[in-house]
Amino acid sequence: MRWSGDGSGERRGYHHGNLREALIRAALDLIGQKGPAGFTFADAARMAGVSSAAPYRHYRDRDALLADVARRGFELFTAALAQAWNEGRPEPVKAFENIGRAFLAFARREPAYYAAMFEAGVALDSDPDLRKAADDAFAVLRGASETLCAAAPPASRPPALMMSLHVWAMSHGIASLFARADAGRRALPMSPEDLLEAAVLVYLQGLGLVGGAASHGTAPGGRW
Amino acid sequence: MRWSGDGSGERRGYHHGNLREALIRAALDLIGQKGPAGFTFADAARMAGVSSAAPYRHYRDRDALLADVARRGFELFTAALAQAWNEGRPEPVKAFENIGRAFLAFARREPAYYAAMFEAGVALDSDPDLRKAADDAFAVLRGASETLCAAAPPASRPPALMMSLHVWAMSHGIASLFARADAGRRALPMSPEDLLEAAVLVYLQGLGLVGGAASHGTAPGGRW
DNA sequence: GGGTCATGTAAGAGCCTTTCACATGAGATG
DNA sequence: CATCTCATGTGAAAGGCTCTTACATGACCC
Repeated sequence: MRWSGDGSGERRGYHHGNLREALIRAALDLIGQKGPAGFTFADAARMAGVSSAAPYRHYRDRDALLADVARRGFELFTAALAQAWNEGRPEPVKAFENIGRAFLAFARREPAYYAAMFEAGVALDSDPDLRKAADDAFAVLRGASETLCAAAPPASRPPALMMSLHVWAMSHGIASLFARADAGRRALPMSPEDLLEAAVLVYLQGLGLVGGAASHGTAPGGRW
Repeated sequence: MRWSGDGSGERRGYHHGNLREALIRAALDLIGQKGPAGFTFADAARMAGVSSAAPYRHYRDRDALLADVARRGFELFTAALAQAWNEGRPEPVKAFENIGRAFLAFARREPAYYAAMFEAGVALDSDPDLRKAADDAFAVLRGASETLCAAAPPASRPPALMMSLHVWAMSHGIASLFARADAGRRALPMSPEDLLEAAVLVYLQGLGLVGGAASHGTAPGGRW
């Protein structure tokens, strides 16, 4: 297998050499520009410099390419969340908040991946690898929740799965409503990051996992 | 203006008589079946029994129809949330939870409206009426939050706007991740409704707006 | 050096969006 | 009642997209 080499979409002869990767890059470009609905297979082929039939040698159809983008997105997402969590260091609650920050940072930094993962209507079960990639990403948050819950006395220990579902949903809700390029959906009194951090702190306080006054000072305006 | 009459998509002569409404109904049908991406203008026209050019007499393009569906959806949504809140009766915290339940109920009962409102990529600013309808819906939740916050002693009174943004995001996160037909995205240990109710209770507890043990018993399994 | 097969192309069927010139008939007007 | 007008519908067509099929190319293996 010969590589296209310089990383651009250029080709050298009759065979592209690395069409699969070129299609992924093109898809990310196009989804980033026009959203997952605006992205077309034909456009991606044009951008890669091949005929509109060529992509079908690598993907069954348009949705299969989208699913592959989503899968790769979840893999990067998993890595980003895991790095933010950093096995709970330096301190579990702080590391937990870092996951939230990383969640939003990913949605903002990689809107095309995020859209393919959460907003393109790709069925997670369309591909076992995609399902696994999505589960792995969630598992990072779930593991972190388990660490935090384990620190609580057994009598008042909240269920870690529920906690991770809550934080996952809150993070996605804030990301999709307030942190996307199509934003301006609603004016915010604070950054999405601060909004999420405040939500997580209030929530952890509700569970009794952090102390009363939560005097972090990271969110502007004192307590909130 | 003669009505199509019986409420079905039937027409009587050369002129449809009520094409606008028929298109909306067709769009809801089609979005419900195939998602907002699968819905086509041509299909809606066929379903209404007119040529594929006819819809352009009523909507500038496909997106304009989608935006109108979203606007009507927000109006129904506002009514549903307001009814659930019922001006804080019989009891503010209980009524607040009812809003959450109504949010998810709407997403489940009207998946086509919900998709047009939140997942079709319709820009809220594409139409001032749409923007207003969306703002009105949020205002219900905001008003409820203000009522709850006002009950707290001023020293520890949380900002109502932040609170309403949190609950809005959490509700949408749970609805879009767990309560949709395209669901099965992740197996849940409880219903989306119970998941949201638990989240809201924990959150309110974190804000100090409900007492310690939240012994409601509405969510199965005791405290959680 | 030759064969094989993955990977590319060209052409085309069928669908969708959008536009344009033209047709129809419902309601206003005299 | 006769007529006029204009909102609303039709048919045809341009252009784009998805996906298929038959054929072309050349990378890699022997």
